[in-house]
Amino acid sequence: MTTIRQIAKLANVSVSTVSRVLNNHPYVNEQTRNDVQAIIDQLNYTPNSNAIHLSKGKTNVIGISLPLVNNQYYSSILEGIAKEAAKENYHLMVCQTNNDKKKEEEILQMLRNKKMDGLIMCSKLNEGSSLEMFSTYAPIVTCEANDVPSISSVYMNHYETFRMSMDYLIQKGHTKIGYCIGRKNSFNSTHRKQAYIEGLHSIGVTPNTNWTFEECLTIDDGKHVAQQLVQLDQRPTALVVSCNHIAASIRKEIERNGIQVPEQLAIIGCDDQPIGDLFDITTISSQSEQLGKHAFRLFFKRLTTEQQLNEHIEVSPQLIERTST
Amino acid sequence: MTTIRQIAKLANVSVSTVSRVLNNHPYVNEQTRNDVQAIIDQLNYTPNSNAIHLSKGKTNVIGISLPLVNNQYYSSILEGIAKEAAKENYHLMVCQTNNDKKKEEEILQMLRNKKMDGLIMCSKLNEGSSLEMFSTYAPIVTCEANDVPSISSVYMNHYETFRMSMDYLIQKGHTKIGYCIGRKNSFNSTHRKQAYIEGLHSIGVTPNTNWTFEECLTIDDGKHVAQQLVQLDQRPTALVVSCNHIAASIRKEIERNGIQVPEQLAIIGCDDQPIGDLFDITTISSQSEQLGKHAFRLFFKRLTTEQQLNEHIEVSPQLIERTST
DNA sequence: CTGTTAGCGCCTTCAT
DNA sequence: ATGAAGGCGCTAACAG
Repeated sequence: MTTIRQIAKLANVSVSTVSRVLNNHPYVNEQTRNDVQAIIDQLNYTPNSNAIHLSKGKTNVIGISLPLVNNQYYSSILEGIAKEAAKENYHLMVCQTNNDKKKEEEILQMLRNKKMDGLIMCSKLNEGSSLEMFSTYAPIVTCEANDVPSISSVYMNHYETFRMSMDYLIQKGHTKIGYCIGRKNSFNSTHRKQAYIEGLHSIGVTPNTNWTFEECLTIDDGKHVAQQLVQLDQRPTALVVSCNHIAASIRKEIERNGIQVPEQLAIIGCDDQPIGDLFDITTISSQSEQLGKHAFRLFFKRLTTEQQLNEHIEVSPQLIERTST
Repeated sequence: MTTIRQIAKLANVSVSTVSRVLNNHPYVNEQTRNDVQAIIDQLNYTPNSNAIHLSKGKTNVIGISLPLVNNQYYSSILEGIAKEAAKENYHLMVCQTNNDKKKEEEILQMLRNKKMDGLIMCSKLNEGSSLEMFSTYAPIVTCEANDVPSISSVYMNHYETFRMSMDYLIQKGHTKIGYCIGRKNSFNSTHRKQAYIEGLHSIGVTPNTNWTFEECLTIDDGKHVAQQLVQLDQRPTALVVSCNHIAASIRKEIERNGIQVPEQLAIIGCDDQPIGDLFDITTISSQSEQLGKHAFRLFFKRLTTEQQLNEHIEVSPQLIERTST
């Protein structure tokens, strides 16, 4: 590996001069600059990033933590981050947590290790106090609402999203409404459930626990929900579903059982997966790519601004009506 | 930031001793090891990764280049890589090329910069000679077949996959067969077209250019294909489609136009996107997650083995029959 | 078993 | 405009 030192020797200058031309610093004689550059080209020299990282205390790497990468929601966020990061010449270190809290903590540790200049958390498992502590090493941005004022966030208001769905269904005349969500006790699920309950409350209806489904993560889970619905004596007339792929799966299986959508069961999704389009699922889009874009901008601003101000950006949901309601 | 040197001073030992306990090296007195560890814990010390990287000439980072991250095929590969990488404590640097050759070359450069210990290319745009040159800096593995014997690869034989589809349709009695692929002149597309032509040739049929569609990448593209098919005087009776999301889109739009699947048009997909399941698309699964897993194993083996042997693994396609044929 | 020392490759202040 | 020299923080011979 050719080093800056060898270049210097061959060009009959000091390493600092070489470093200067490498970094386009001013105060270098035009002639020497050309000479040095010639040798650099001739030797096909490339700087060693690790040395630069160590010396500068900066890596131009942004970490991204997420449960799993093979998931439309998270890869949309990733896409948004990637687009913005490319503009600033930042590289992406993608880290899967598999929803394992310990694993997430390991990722947070990488902030202290200087493996990355900051971290965007697409979901989070550790408590706020812990994040706050790690954020003293490098900026953290969450793509979920967080209860730590000192950590920037960009988020969908999932209460709002679910509430919007509920109000939309209610306005369409539904009173027998069920829901279907993912992780039972996550931050978002809690808010969604609250929106569900308060939505029903607004028309004086008590929730029916036969119509609520939790831990629905996969297409198969959706299928099972549909099968359970089919067996019910008393079915809901509408279902609010957190994810479109689940909604699609439910629609498919329920129709296969001869139940009409939306006549006998209206289904509304709450995200922006393209599968919602193919299955004609009415949905409250959450524009996840936007989430990623904003998240990177927040990180970058934080990094380049003197002030340590934190921001919390709420992305607005958007109703997209299709034939499932 | 606390350094190894400070620890050494406080523990009244040399930096090497500290380094030894840090790295669990043998030949350290139990007592001193405990003493040093105590100080490490007390100061809540974490090593600086960049210093380690520089010193060792190794980063424990594997680069991954792909056109875009928000795509089922590529995120499945990514998932496979992630799973294997986690086992060996390797981190993922995910780099989007956006199908830009220059961008891909920048990523290859990172191999020289020592930003990563190797690169898995999920698709490739640069020619083999170029890859070969970069592979002298660090191991490269492609997730496509490549014509460079010195670079390991793991791949689906896309000729075989398409040929399998053709033979399946032919055996079902079809002779009027069309196809629908992505990038017109990519490595894979070339082989797919060849399989198509040779498949037809085997039953003495000449291809009809009205039935071939190229540059189909998005769901919208699939919709357009369906619309064009509807307008045709003479329609094919079967369609081989490279991707399930396109196949799904075609099925949806063509059925919306009153054309029966599979009676009037049989559709077969050629990958393993889950959307194929939801739309009941018969498909030749390519098991992309397996691709990623093997790719990482190949990289890792290459890195840890003395011999510089390269391997080429062909992953076998698998027919999954559903209702679209 | 432990310490000394010379790197790893580059950046950056301080002189000149 | 240029050079000398001291880091950045850690590893790994080599010498005891």
